[in-house]
Amino acid sequence: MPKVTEEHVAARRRQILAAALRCFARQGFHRTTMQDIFREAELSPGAVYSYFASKDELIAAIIAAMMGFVAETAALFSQPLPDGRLRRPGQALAEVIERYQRFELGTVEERARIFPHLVGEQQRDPQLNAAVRAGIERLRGGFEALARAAQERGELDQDLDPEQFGRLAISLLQGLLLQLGVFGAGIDIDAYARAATALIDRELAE
Amino acid sequence: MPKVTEEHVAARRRQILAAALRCFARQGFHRTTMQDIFREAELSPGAVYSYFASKDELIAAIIAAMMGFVAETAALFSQPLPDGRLRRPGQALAEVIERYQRFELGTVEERARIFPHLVGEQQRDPQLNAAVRAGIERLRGGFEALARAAQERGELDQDLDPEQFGRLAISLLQGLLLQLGVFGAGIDIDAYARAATALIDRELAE
Amino acid sequence: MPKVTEEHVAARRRQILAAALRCFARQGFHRTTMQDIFREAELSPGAVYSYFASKDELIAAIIAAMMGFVAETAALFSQPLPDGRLRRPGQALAEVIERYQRFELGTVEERARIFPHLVGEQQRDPQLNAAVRAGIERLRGGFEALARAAQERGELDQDLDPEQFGRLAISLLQGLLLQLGVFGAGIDIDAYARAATALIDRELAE
Amino acid sequence: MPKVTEEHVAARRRQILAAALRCFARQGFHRTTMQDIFREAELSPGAVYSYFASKDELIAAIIAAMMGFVAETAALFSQPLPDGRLRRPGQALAEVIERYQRFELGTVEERARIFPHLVGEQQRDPQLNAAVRAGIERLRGGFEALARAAQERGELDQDLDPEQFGRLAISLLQGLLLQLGVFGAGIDIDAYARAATALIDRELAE
DNA sequence: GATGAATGAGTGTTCATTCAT
DNA sequence: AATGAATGAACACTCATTCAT
Repeated sequence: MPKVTEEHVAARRRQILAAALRCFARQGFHRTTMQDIFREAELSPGAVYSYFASKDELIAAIIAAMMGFVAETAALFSQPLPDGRLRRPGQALAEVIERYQRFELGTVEERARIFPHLVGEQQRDPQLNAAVRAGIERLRGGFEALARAAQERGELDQDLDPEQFGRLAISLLQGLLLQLGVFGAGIDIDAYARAATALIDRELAE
Repeated sequence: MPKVTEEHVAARRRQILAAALRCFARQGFHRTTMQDIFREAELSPGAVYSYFASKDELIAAIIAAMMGFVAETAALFSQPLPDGRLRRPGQALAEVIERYQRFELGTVEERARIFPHLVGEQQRDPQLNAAVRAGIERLRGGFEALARAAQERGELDQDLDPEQFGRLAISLLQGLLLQLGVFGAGIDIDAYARAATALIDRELAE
Repeated sequence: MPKVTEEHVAARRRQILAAALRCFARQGFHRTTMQDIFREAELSPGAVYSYFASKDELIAAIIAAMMGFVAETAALFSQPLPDGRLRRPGQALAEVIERYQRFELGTVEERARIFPHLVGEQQRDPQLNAAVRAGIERLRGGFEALARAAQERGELDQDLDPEQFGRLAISLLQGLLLQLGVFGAGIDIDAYARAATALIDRELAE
Repeated sequence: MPKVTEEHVAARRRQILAAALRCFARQGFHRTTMQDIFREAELSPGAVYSYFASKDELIAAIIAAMMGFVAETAALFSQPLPDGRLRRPGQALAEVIERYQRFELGTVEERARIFPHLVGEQQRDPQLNAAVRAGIERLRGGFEALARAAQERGELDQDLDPEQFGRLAISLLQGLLLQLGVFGAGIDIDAYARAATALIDRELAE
């Protein structure tokens, strides 16, 4: 019967995490009280605390899930497409956005709204900051590698500095999240993704 | 003597705002206590409260200053360069970054570190959200106009959607701030600015 | 089968009480959580609660056992020794210490460590306080009676006030328990008992 | 004007400590809530917390005061009386009891009622335990020294083991406190002190 | 105007106890 | 009879704000 209990535990943790995510997306980490989360999860304090030891652990669990997304995504970049080629950088960017929309935790908008709070937190938490740096660097490194490969194939302007190019790609992702947080459904994610891909991958007419 | 008093009041307000900015940049809005600000400003609670009615007002004043920067910057875009032409979009982006570095309030890094907190705040304050939307839209509209003009002059790929193009330009700015918050001095702002300009303004070889 | 069940119940109660005693000795009544007791007894909450209605009842049961020891001990004093005489007070004191060491519940040190907590509890519980007063008075009365008898036999200084003498004897017992709680095995109980007996029963040289 | 503030601070601390002492004497450390103390001190939570950082610090301050009493008292023993002699042990005991009654903090009964709680605490706090051990050992050592001196002067039975004798003297003090906690005003402290002195110092008839 | 001691509502968290299974 | 997940009242503590001096 451990199976039942294990599943039950996992389900409860998901339930609580989802509730916390909604609260955090609405109010931010600090303005969200544990009471808010108890109410949203329809559980008592004791119940929530038997699955997560503290508010910080709840926050950490959500952040970990997001960092996991970044890591998985970055890993994808080094894998060649079916035709044996590496993605063009803009194509990779579009895929990230695509994957982001399909991510399991909460809704697209909730995840976007949590994003600035996450950035704010990592600024004062050296451990978190290290994790975020690592995640971003990995992703940036991925874009850099794709840019170099594209330059070698003559598909990307040789004048672009691949390192900074990676940063710009990251910015296009970060900016999308921030603007989703500001404008909500006012942002057409697909149009944004197409425009970003076009900007980055546009052919040098010759 | 009203002049002196007015100046005195303005100076005190600046002193307090600068102290608050340093605190907020270090700890975020919520983790910063009013005590932190009293200490940083070397003033008593009563003194600070006679210039700002509440912590929220202090936050609002800082955000207002930042939005003021955005508004002024956006206004610049519609003014033609000495040669009568409008800026190319990438050039405009570089100028924004340039102006950002010269902005009077706090240091470059402090302003960057406050940025995610500002975004987080506006997500739960409709009034603030409206102001931020307006500011971003203005800036985005500026980039859009510059893009259209550049397209008309044949300096920008006709296939790029000017509206989304504006969003991308905003993202490049937002991403710079976020990455400054994550990596601090690890970011070479000028290199970033050059790369961004190059990406946006690059000539289509023909 | 009621016999078996009764025995089973009694055994379970003993098991739980012993576990509780160990916890209380380690942490005191208030710092011991019911969880601690469940763990120590290797029983579920429900199981423990079906034998004891509350934490307070558990505490009461332990205190009752200890007061039972006091009552039994006091009863002993009125019984003459084989030679028909009553004990000398110091001898009685040594016997109490002797009996204390053989008491069935927990270890010598555990009982000593619980002692101050017991005293603390009775101070705020009138019912418990009455029971403790009665127990101490009985023991003190026992010493008083022995002292009077010894005085009559010329074995104890006539100048000693028998009532206060009883209190002093009690103190020598209480002090032993407290010092066991402070110094643990650092106290040589037998040496203490001998010294106490010597102090109380010492012959007036004549 | 620092004088006023300093005095004010000291007065407030005394006020709060006295209130805490009354609460702790009534309910023990753990059953006393900070609310109880706020009410007893007629101060708000914030006010109390600006003088003592935590409940533990409040407890520590009270314990420190009591340990200070023990240390001062022990120091007294080594000082000879006006006639150049050292006290007889029973006389020293009476003086300790005398001093105890005059101690500045709270009332005689309050201090007695706190005593078992203090003992209980030190059992689980190694640091506190070390301090208590040291305090008791110092006092016991004092009694031991006085006993040896008395033995040398022929005023105390040579058969008494001075080390254990010291323990017994400590017990007579501890027992007095415990019995005060149990019987309150039912204990005649002076009668107890006289009896204890008589028991310890009684002349060996010759 | 300026001070800083004081307020008290609100926070995260614990734990004795219950009850559906 | 036994389990252990769940409850929720209560706790220690914080901090934006006020106001007597």
